[in-house]
Amino acid sequence: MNNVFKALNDPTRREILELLRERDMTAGEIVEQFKISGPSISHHLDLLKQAKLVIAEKEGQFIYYSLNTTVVDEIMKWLLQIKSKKK
Amino acid sequence: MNNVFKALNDPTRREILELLRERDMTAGEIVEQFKISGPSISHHLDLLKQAKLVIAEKEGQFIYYSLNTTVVDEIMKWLLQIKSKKK
DNA sequence: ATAGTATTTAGATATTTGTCTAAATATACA
DNA sequence: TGTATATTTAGACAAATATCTAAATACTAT
Repeated sequence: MNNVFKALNDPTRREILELLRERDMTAGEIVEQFKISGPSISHHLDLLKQAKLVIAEKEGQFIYYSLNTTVVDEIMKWLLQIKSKKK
Repeated sequence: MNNVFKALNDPTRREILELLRERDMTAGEIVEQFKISGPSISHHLDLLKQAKLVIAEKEGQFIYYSLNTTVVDEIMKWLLQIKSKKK
């Protein structure tokens, strides 16, 4: 869960997730949406992958990234728990 | 929202929120629950306060901290949006 | 006033993080 | 085979973060 919070704690990474909500994209397509370098985006994608918020699938010379929202449930559960204050 | 994600991105701060779910506590009571120093906890409380996840109220020489979960809704909304994948 | 308790602020330091350029790897195709 | 394209890995660096000790502030009570 630590990894998920870490992954979410960056505006670029959150924006990547918002992009992938629309459709799966290759690393290159994602890079095009930002002003920062390819390697930096690659690093962000790696952190998202570690958190299991995205899945990477190789297709020929491209790597397609897609959302994996199952981990989001875990976070939502934690947040709900916090919201259910005792007193 | 950035501040909220930042505040949530630390195990100690998340644990503080979990404690405050049980009951309001003074800074000193919170410090007792951890092995790290008072000033460090004070710093964590400050970040939680900046994110508006907690509210501080002075009562005499004590400062009582309590949960404020309204901000959590914002995060949940964002997460739900991510979960509602288009395709 | 003075002393004691509660908490924060200041300043220092080690670690983590986000970014970059250059180089490496992998695939496609002529 | 050789070259172009897609992406990652490596290494460097500046900025941000978590922690500490020491000092400052604020309140209580003798």
